[in-house]
Amino acid sequence: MASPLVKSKPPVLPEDTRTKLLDAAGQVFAESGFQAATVREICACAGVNIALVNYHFGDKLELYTEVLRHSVGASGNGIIKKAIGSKAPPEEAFRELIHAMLLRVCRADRPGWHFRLMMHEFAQPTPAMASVIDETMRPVYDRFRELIGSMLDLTPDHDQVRLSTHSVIAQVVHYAHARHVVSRVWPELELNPERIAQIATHIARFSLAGLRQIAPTPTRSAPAQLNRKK
Amino acid sequence: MASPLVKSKPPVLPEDTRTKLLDAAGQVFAESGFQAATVREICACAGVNIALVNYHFGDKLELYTEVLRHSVGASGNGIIKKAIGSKAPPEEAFRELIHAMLLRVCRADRPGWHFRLMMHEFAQPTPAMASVIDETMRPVYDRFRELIGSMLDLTPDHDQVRLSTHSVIAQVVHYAHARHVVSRVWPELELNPERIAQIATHIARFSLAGLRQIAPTPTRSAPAQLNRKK
Amino acid sequence: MASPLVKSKPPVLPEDTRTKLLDAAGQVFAESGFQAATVREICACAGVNIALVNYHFGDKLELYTEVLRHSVGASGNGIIKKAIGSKAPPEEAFRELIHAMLLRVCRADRPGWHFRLMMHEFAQPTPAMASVIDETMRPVYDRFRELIGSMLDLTPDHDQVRLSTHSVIAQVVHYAHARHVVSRVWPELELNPERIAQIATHIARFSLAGLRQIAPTPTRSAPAQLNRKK
Amino acid sequence: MASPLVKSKPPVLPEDTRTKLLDAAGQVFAESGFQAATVREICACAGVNIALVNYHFGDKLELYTEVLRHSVGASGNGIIKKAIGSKAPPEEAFRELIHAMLLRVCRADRPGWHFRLMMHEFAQPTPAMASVIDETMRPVYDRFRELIGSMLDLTPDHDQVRLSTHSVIAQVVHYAHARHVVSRVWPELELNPERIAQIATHIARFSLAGLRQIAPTPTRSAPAQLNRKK
DNA sequence: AATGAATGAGCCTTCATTCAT
DNA sequence: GATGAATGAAGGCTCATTCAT
Repeated sequence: MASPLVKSKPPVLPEDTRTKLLDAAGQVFAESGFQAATVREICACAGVNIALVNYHFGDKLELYTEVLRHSVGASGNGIIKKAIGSKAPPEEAFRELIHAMLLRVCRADRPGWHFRLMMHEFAQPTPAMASVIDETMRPVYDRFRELIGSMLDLTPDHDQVRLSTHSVIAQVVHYAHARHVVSRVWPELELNPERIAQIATHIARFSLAGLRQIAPTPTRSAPAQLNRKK
Repeated sequence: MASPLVKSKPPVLPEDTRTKLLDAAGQVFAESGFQAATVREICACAGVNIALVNYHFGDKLELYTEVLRHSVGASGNGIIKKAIGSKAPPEEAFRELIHAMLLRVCRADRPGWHFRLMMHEFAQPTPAMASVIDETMRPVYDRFRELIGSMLDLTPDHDQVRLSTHSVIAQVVHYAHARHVVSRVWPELELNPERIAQIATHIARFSLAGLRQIAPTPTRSAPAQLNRKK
Repeated sequence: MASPLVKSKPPVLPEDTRTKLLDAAGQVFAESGFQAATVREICACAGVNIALVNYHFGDKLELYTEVLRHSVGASGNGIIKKAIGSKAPPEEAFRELIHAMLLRVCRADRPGWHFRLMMHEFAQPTPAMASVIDETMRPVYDRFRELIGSMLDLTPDHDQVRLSTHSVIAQVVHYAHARHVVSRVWPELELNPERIAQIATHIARFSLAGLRQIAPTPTRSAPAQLNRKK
Repeated sequence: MASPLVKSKPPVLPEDTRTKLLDAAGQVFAESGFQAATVREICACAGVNIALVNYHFGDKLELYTEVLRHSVGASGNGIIKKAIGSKAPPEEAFRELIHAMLLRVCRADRPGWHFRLMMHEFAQPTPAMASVIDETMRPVYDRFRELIGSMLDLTPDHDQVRLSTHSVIAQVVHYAHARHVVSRVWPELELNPERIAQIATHIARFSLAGLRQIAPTPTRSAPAQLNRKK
């Protein structure tokens, strides 16, 4: 190894411009959306020259796309991937996935950006929307359909499965999407980890009951008669 | 002919400039949100001179506020007011309200503007958000809490009531808010009146089952007496 | 006639912004070409706000196109149109046309812009070039071919006619195109009207001799034998 | 092997950076002119880092000047130098020089750069114009004056000599300068070597006839003794 | 009540150039 | 010599707004 005395730069603080830009852009885009955000604000926020977004990313849209791509793979996503891959029994996996998504959706820090960005995509899609959905939303959507399908003993393409999937995802996403409304009609609500866990539990319980209602017979034990899978 | 001296105003000019502007603005704001909409586009769409938004409304934000205020009272809202005031038994009123909201949320025509505008407020609140929520969202929210509270035999302020209310509203609003995602992951879905009725039925059924699950007394075995309060 | 006392605004000085912009743009574009000219400079030169080129013309290229279109019809062009339509015998019409073109090409004032603009088009064509050529250059070109064809007793499409036409036009255009070179290698040359007349006479005489050389026999008197028209 | 101590430079590195830059710059400048060309494009085209133009040449203008200086002496110029120095009789030398210039002016390849660059200088002079003219144009100009003076039996400073010189040079340069116009009004024209030779012949014949006409003695009847001076 | 013209600030982008290594 | 990153100025354009009529 090289001499540890000489030229020992701080090893964990490279914090290069590209990263600073991605960070600032993530924050600003998550706050204001693609259109309303200005590269000036982003650069000011990152403390770098305005011409650097052109140098590092080409233009505003590519910076945005990169922010999206980057935030998909952010560390916080591990929890979702893990929940998607869970081998637990359906109901348990179902609870896990809801909790993971809700955590992801409610955190305002780095890993929470992605869903906040998506909220803006919902209201005003950009050219990047399609890939965002495909890379971020669809895996969750498909896993939910799988789980719900198995619980209802229906194929993932069945109308009831899709509607139920929407019902579940809607409840989770709501806390990110409608957070301004929620915090106005229920100002006391504070989204700390305990609360989030509690809400996740509520959603899971509420939805599992809804699913059982939709399943013609009390599921699992007697998957017998009508409307069954294939 | 009317008296030529009194400068009798045209009694009911069916489309004066102010109205044309409000109409056009409603459409454009509902499409693009406050920020992304331009007064030029609105005026072009209304076929009036660009200086008139300033003359009639002061500035863009006041035009927007006026659009919101105006659209709250729009005729199409009758269906929601009626559903809110329904005297039917709770479960039936609950179904009615869900259907009314969903209809309102999914139609892109004139009376649907208001909710579309709110979708944009969610992603990017304007100074007008507070009053929008208070005038539009809270009545629905409070009525749902009332209904759910009565079904769960809990006060409207109880955590479980609030969480359940969010669960219900989230499912409805989802079809407006996430419509781009929905139409990507489920392209075949077409929101015609029949479909909307079917979705409303699903949400009501799904949610009522969830509510029964949440009710303090284990209702699984006896889903009968659901109306205990305190 | 209206009262000469009241409201007598200066009749010949409307000088509206559009015109001021066209004037300034003509000057700046003629000086620097399309690319190198900046709309900021044009607006500063016209003494108007920079946003007005967008308001009146849409964008820089349309302003440029308008300048070209405008300068084609400028008053100074009458002399060329007159020369093109001259009914004099070919040699005389030939002299007239050369003189008219040379005058047009050498004046730096308003009507001279057009050819100066074309010089820039030559070095660096813009999307407007095609129409510029068709509207400005081709009529002159075709008339020269006609005249030369009749003097050589050949069709206007004959190679010799085309080459000779180029030879003539080249000599005229040269004084505009290569003016910087000319004024460096011959600083004493001053392009006042007398000089221009003298140069025109030279070009005509020089070229008519060239044409006679190309015509197999001394033209006009004995248009007899070989290589004749049709 | 060479001595490992002396840091022997590579004797003739066929393509060092400086040369690569000069080459690329020549091409790009010839295409777009000084202003419109960007150093980025030049460096990309040369495959070198963008900072190297500053390192090697100081700035864009000095690179340009160097390109001009360099291209004057380019190998392809031999043909012109040879034509200038020709010891043939005036008419023959005249023909040679016209052909040499036309060749140089019409070819788009490496040795043709210099004249293409000059075309841009004509439309938009840079600070380098003066020296460009002096080094490139004036030798040709002076030689033409010499030849024409000797044919007209007048001093090179005589007005008629200068005007005639312009007439000749104009015809040659025209095919480079107005090439876009030419190719629009005469699309079939293709400037291959045979065509170029044919055009050169035309110009020479056309111009020699013009010169005879200009000569003080009425030469129409006796085109014989053309060599009177003073 | 309405208009066409005008304004100034701000947008994203790109340029030639220079810095630190 | 050579590099990648950084810089500040300027480019064309668009915005909400206001002026004079």
